[in-house]
Order: sequence, then C-alpha cells, then structure tokens
Amino acid sequence: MDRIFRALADATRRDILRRTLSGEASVSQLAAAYDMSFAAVQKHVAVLEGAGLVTKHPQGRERVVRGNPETIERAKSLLDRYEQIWRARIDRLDALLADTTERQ
Amino acid sequence: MDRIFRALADATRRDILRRTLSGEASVSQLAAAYDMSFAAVQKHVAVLEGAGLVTKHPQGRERVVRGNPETIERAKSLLDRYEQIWRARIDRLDALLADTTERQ
DNA sequence: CTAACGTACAACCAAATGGTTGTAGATGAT
DNA sequence: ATCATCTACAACCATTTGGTTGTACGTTAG
Repeated sequence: MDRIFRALADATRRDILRRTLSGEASVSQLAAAYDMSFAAVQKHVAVLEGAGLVTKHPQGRERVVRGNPETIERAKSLLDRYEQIWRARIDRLDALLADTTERQ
Repeated sequence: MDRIFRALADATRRDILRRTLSGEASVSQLAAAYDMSFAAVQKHVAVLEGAGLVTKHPQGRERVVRGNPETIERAKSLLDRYEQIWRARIDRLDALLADTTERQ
C-alpha cells in the first residue's frame, strides 16, 4: 500500500497512469510528453511499475507500458474500508442518541 | 491530490486515520499507541491535517483529532475516474472488434 | 554494416521525509 | 501557586526522492 499511494502522490506519475490506462504507450512516447529528461520519466514509470500500477511489455526495442486497473481497485477498496469505519461510528452515535431520546 | 496520496503513503498515518475515523482521539492518545516520539506522531498528524484527511479541534489543553471522510471520498473519486478511463478504452476495443467481426 | 533509436543503469546533486532531542507556552489538577 | 500534562516548534540527522548527465547495450532502419 505504501508504494501504491506513494506512486500516486505525484502529478507526473498520475498523468502517466492516466495515459497508459487510456491506451498503451512506449516509455519514449511518454517521455516526449513531459518537460523532463527521458531518464526521469523512466524512473517515474519504474515507481509505477514497482507499485503494480503499470506493467511493461517488451515489443521489439520498445517497452510498452500498460496501466493496471486491479491495483487501482486495491487502493480504492482500502479507502472504502475507511469510509465504512467512519459510517460505523456515525451509526453507533445515532444508536446512542436514539437510546438516550427513548429513555427521556 | 499530491498531499492526500502522500499522506496515505505511510502505514502509521493510515493507522492514525483509521483510529480517528472510528473515534476522536487526542494527539497524546495517538502518540501512546506508537513506538515513536510524541513529536514524530505530531508530525504525522500535521501531514494528515495538511492533506485535509484529518481536522484538529482544541478542547481544553488537548487537540482532538477527527478523521475527515470527505477527503477520502475525493481520493476515491479520482481512482474511480481512472477506472472509468480504462473501461472506456476496453469498450473502444470491444467496439472495434465487433466492427471487424461484422465485416467478415 | 553502420547509424539511429529505445532502453537501462550508474553516479551525482538538491530538496523533502521521517525520525530524534530539546525548549517553551497553555491548560488542568492538587 | 505549583506541578504535571498536552501541545507546538526549532534544530539537527540519515535516508529517500526527483531530477540531472553520461555511458552502454540491444534492436531496427537505411
């Protein structure tokens, strides 16, 4: 999880993720889209790959990058659980209030 | 968004978030739960607060920390959009395939 | 075959992160 | 009034991060 959220905590990487979800792209194609060195983009892709948000597939001399929706789903599930925890607390408070009201 | 995901990219902070979503807690109560200095936990809370994942409310000499589900929802929405982008691509591919099949 | 392209990786640097200790100001309890 | 508690914040440190340049290597094109 650390690596997933850390990978998402950068605008360039989120943009790379967006692009590669919408359609495959080679590393150099991605690099052309940003105002930074090829190596920098390569590192961003590596971070995304390390988090499992993206996969690389050799195709001739290129490496095609593909976004991976499963990992996004994992992150979303965690956030969902947090929202559930919060709702459970509100429900407890509501129940308590109902109980108090009832006794009056 | 950077700050939200960056705040979530740490197990201690995610745990603090979980606790404060489930029920309010003062900074010192939180600090007691982890094997690190009070100041370290204080910094983690500050990062969460900076991301809007948590709010602090003075109550006497204590600062009560409360998890904020709205910001979690914002993060979830972004991830949702990414999944939609991916699904849109799959739909396009499906449509293309259907078209090709049809012509044969 | 040779030249150009796409990628990988190392070395380096500045800035940010995650931790520490120490000091000081409010507030509450005795 | 004094003492203990809770918090804030600064200074410091090691490590990680996000960027750079340079070099090397496999693959494709001419």
